[in-house]
Amino acid sequence: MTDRPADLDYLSFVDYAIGKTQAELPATDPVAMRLGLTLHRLAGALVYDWESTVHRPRGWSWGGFRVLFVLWLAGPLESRHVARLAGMSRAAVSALVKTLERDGLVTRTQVPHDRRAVRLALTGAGHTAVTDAYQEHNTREQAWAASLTPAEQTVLIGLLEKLTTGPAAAAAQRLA
Amino acid sequence: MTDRPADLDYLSFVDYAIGKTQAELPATDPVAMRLGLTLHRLAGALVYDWESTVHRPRGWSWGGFRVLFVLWLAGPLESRHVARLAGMSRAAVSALVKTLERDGLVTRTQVPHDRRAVRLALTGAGHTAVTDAYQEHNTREQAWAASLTPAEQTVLIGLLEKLTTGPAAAAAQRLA
DNA sequence: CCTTGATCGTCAAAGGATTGACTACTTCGG
DNA sequence: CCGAAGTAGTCAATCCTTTGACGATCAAGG
Repeated sequence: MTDRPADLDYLSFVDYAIGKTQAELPATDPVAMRLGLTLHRLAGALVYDWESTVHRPRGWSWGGFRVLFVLWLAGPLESRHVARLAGMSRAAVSALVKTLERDGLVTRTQVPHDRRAVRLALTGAGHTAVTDAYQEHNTREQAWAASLTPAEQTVLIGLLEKLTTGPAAAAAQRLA
Repeated sequence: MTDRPADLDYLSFVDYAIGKTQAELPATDPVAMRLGLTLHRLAGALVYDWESTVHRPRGWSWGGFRVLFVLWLAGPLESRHVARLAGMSRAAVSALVKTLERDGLVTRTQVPHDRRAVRLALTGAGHTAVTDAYQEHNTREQAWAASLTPAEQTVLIGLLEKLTTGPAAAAAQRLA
């Protein structure tokens, strides 16, 4: 409590917040609180970095890149599968693909046995563009990961996956 | 590569994606890739859970809660400090506070020695509401954290903070 | 004093994303 | 074969958030 609130930056705010919450709400779990705050903060920083250094300069939104990324790796797919794998709504895919198709990166074709469905696929230009973009994206990922030793990276991934596959994750009916 | 892409769920997609990327772009670091994908996915699930179970039912957006949360813990603050600590733009704070003030949760008063600045503070009702909301919010955080042992939780927090304070984070000029 | 530059909060414009409705189509049961 | 229920993609409405511009205000140097 030595800092005046106005002087806090985000990191010292976490410590300050946990201390104050403990005093006011003793029933809270300070470790879970720190976990939630830190995880959320870090993920926000990551996406901001990716988007501002890699994707915005190419004229893509973060969502647009995710559609291209899914199509790049999981091949031609129906729209609903892209939505599921990219973690967004079907409506969002529909809107994003409108732009990506206009820019010549994605094609929309009919599916043989279901006239409702639309098959989305990368064009040659789309494949080239997303390959190039992901290379730079992964360079940024490597820059972040370099703060940890290889052993630490492995441990971190294991713990994150444990959370992702745990009961709380299963209970949360999610989109993304 | 045994799965057909259409049958993938998000988790198996990560494995599939890493394998395919290795084949196509050998220069990528698969560990950094897995770290980025898993971290992003988990954070999205967390926020979605918080927002859908705790905050939306109270009529608050995720951003609105973050403003209340900062004011709750860091006391009365000028608008720009709220923006910095909550990780959003000054314009976003301005817009969110308009609603929060209308709902009687936040007050806006003048600052003595700077007629440009506005001091934001919780009302009694705001204090009660955010205290109640955070209690439930922390219950959700505890549910997630319960997938890990206490020792694992400590290790995870340490690794996340190491990433957050590392050079890559410092280089990324961020908002949130 | 006053001018130059920076800062504060707000507004307008733009883009993104969600939900819910709607049409078209498929599937399944009787 | 037919009708009911479910599913695919799209559209409209709404909300949130960012960027950039603006008027008002403060601070510092000459």
